[in-house]
Amino acid sequence: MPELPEVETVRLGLQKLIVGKTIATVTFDWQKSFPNDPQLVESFLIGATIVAVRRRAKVLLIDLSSQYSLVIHLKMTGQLVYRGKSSFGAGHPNDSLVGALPDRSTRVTLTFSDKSVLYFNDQRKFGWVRLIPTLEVPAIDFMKKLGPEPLAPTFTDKVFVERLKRRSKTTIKAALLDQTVVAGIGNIYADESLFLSGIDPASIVKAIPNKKLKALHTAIIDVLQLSIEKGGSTDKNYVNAEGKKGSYISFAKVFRKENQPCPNNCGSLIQKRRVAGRGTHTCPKCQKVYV
DNA sequence: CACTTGACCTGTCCGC
DNA sequence: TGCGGACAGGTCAAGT
Repeated sequence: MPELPEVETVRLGLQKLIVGKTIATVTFDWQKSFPNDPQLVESFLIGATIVAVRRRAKVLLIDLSSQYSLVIHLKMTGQLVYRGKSSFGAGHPNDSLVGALPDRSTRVTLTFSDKSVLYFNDQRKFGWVRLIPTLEVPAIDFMKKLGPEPLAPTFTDKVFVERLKRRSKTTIKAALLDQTVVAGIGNIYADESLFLSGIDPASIVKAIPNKKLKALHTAIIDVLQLSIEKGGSTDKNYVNAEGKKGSYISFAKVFRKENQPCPNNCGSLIQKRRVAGRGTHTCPKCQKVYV
């Protein structure tokens, strides 16, 4: 999916576009994309006004005046695209990925009282939109287990190292992808931050020197912040709330750079291999393996 | 408990 | 051109 920077970019867009709007109708064509009790939908979604758009890890939270929230996970291919009543069709051909909506990937459609529309598109149907009382959201199982927000000031290198202890025997790549260690990192930013800190993804956590873990901590924050500034990464499907691509991918050092020269000009080529069951990109020369 | 693998889905790309 | 298999940014459940 969209990882933390992509979800944050969608959040920023939606905050500008939909806060204050009142929901008029909702339709869906795939039950698992919208697994909600119709009674609750009628009582607490229809007629409710959007009061805030928040994010926790890779999860979007749309708070409603009914004291309920729409909790949304985009997983691999989810998109939330807003269309005002005057916007239609594709935007600029260079930065837009979605054309006329709804299309065959549209799973959920929310219509506002001013006739503007929010589409939840999701090619692979892994994502979902759930209606939950706002106060109960932090108590949902997966929310409770989440690790710290990497961009919060409280996420110090000390906290990072402490959190990593729960996955000391696995690879650092698997540990970074584990949302209970740190929330919001996915495959792209795991590879990027490990390259920046010079650690091979197959390194075993407990064998990595403290100094390198501190470098990794810094790299994670830097890379996530830069990506948010660039509007996230568009590899295949990701678009922001206006249906436009992010540009971070063109700043990526190793992700999807197989067989291209290492950006450090060390002379070797970026390699692609499998670590922790995921496609993984590294420079064999600049990243050290600790085992 | 820690860790790994398969499943959930659709679409695209690559090799035969 | 057609077809099978691998793979894709994420997370669970089930297995060892």
